[in-house]
Amino acid sequence: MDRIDRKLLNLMQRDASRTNVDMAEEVGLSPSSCLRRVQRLRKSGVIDRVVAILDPARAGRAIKALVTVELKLHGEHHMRRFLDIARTEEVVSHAYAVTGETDVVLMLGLRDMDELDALCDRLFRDENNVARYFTMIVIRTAKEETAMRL
Amino acid sequence: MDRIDRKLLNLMQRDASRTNVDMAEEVGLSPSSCLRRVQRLRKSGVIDRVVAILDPARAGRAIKALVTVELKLHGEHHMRRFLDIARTEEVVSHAYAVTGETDVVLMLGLRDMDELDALCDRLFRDENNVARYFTMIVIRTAKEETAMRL
DNA sequence: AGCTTCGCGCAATTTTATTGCACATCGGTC
DNA sequence: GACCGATGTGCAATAAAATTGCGCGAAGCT
Repeated sequence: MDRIDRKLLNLMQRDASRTNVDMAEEVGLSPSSCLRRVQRLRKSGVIDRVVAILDPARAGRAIKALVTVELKLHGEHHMRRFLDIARTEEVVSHAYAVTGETDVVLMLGLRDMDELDALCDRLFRDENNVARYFTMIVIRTAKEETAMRL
Repeated sequence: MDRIDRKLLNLMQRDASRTNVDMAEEVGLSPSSCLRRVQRLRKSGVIDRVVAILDPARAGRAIKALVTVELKLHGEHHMRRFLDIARTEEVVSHAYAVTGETDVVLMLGLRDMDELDALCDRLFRDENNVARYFTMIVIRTAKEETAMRL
């Protein structure tokens, strides 16, 4: 993991659709050497996957919401059970168990408010061990970054 | 945007490193037709970008944290100012203005706790209009999905 | 120095992407 | 019902990229 590897990772985190030839030139390597590095970064697991990011608005998931959830029972077993239920929900994009005043934080990608309503009905009920929850609708997205600088 | 387009988007949201030939076969089109569809989806903006997702642990950003921030002054101008400051921070991966008991939610990707400490020093101070903030360290990531089903 | 390992570039080969083209389908029009 | 334009498709040719074998040189070790 030297300077060139980091350079490659930074490039690919921004735009992984560029050709290997193109990136090779940018980092100052021959295409074959560059390719072997990228393959190595893949196999090593540093590059987890390469994906297309859609525009939420154009893909019909215009509304984002964050929800903090407090559970009634806090044992590891109860936590896992709730997370397992939450993760299966299609509209739940992120689900975290966290420290602090709350137990779980979810991020949602929603088509409309009815979807939010329906989700709350399914997810935030007594049988699911939910004491209470706070919903925060995203008004503005100031930053949303999958990349991390290396 | 027909059934085949949706199929392609679903494929590419999972794995955008597959060859066009490969995907063409899966959706039942010739490579040329398939390619033209993908190009169209790109130009239309439905596909915003194609990126490499790194493994946070292997890339040295093992710690995630969520922070809710309450501002002192709530005008649009003040909100924008804080978000502009927050978004420039390298460790801030997501920054949202939200409704609810709090004004802003940030997601952080951190190397260690010192980075968190340093960020708090820079960001959550009186000059930046911050009344108070609550930090939630992510204990477990149950789900983290860039894809949305179509 | 001798040896091993590793990453590099070159060049040949295979695979893919890209483009021009003719054809089929669909809707709307006259 | 014939006509026409717009759209999407497959095929085939071409250009470009990915992939692989190979020999070389630098770095580390004995």
